[in-house]
Amino acid sequence: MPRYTSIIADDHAIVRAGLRAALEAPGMVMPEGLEVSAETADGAETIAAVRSLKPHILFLDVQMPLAGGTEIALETRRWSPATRVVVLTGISSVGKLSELVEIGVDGLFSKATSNDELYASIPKILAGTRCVSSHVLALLENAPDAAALTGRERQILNLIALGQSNKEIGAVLGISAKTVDRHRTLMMSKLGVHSVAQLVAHALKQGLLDASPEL
Amino acid sequence: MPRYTSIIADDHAIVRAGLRAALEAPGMVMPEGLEVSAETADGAETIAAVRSLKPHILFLDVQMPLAGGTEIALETRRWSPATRVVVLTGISSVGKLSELVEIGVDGLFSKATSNDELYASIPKILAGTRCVSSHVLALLENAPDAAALTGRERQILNLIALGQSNKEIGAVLGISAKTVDRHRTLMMSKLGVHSVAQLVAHALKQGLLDASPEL
DNA sequence: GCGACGATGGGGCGGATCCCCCAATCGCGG
DNA sequence: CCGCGATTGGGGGATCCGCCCCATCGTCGC
Repeated sequence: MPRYTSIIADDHAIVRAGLRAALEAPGMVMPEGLEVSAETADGAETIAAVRSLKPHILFLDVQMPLAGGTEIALETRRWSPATRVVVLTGISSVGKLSELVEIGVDGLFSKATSNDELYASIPKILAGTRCVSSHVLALLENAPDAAALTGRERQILNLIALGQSNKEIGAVLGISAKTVDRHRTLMMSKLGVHSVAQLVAHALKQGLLDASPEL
Repeated sequence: MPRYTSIIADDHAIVRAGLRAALEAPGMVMPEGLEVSAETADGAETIAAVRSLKPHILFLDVQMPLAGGTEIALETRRWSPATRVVVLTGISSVGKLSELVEIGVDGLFSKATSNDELYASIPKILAGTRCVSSHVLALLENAPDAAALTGRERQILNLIALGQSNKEIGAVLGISAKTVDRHRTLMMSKLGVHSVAQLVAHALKQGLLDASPEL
């Protein structure tokens, strides 16, 4: 009967300690016990640890320096396909969350979820069932607008958030300023906003941008 | 020899567990031991607990539902002046951090700070010395522009980020749209940006806004 | 094939922005 | 007392935004 192995990846030492304390409580998670094989604090470190240890579970924070949660999840899929990826998040970024769901992470929990909910879910995840905390689920359902943006629109939204004008964006993308304006108008209509200010605020709060404000 | 008492206030269960595990390690923090008298998960709960328990230390997260970290710190000062307020933050919001420093919290740490640094600092804080983690200190020094905004400018910045036009803001504040425009121009010059989009992006990233994007 | 939709453009119009000029009042510190 | 900055307000002009109209291409799916 092999003990289950895991890696805890989070840039916050306190969070790592809390998760470790919850997981190592004997008998609480798995009868055989769940061993924390490593703790990592950034993206590169995490990917390296996953490649060498190939744990049963990777507990992963979305906001990590050096590599984002999305990238780590994809790398894990590549180098250790059997590893269950469980994402713990403290953010409300609908964009990133739905992105993670699309990638197909095995678990998605808010850091506010109780230990009981974790205890109940981990055995299911190890067995192959995908679990999403009710907390996160409610968030995803209350904002279906994020996925409504097309690729081009998202691209333009990033440039708008940088403060570029229609003309500048057109120059960068090699299209006319008028087309940029057209995309912008459609986007605002989709998102239900009526000005660039609202658009940028909405984009940043919902996490629709690629540029993650790291640290 | 009285045991020291404390309250842990954080909306994330995992963080509470991690901090509790670190604090209750016997002999690590204070020779007499540090008791965690209560855990609270929102602002109102925290203020109530502080008023009734009057602990030696309050460990406080900045981002809390129902009441912000700033408000809780002020209420604690009012109802239990002897309580040392130690703020743990995962954010880079220069605005809120400098606000907390002005209020005069007794400790200010990033959630990424090691347990060792905490262990070393807590006795000092109980003795009355203010401690700020090197992490946070570096952040405050690298962005002096936040404090450059006046009260009125900050107020207007909030409304701009909501997507209000100059005219609407003027109506809300009871001043002319032209004055709003003047403040906006000065602000943009101070922050080194050249459009509302950049202004909103900068404000949100630097955490200059009152409206905290809760959960 | 044929419609649906994304992406690409154009014309035009009202309003808002961005930035320059100007001035007045008030409070605070040297 | 006098300057300095915060706050208030106005005029004007170049530019850009916000939103209508219109059109042409592809690329999907049915």
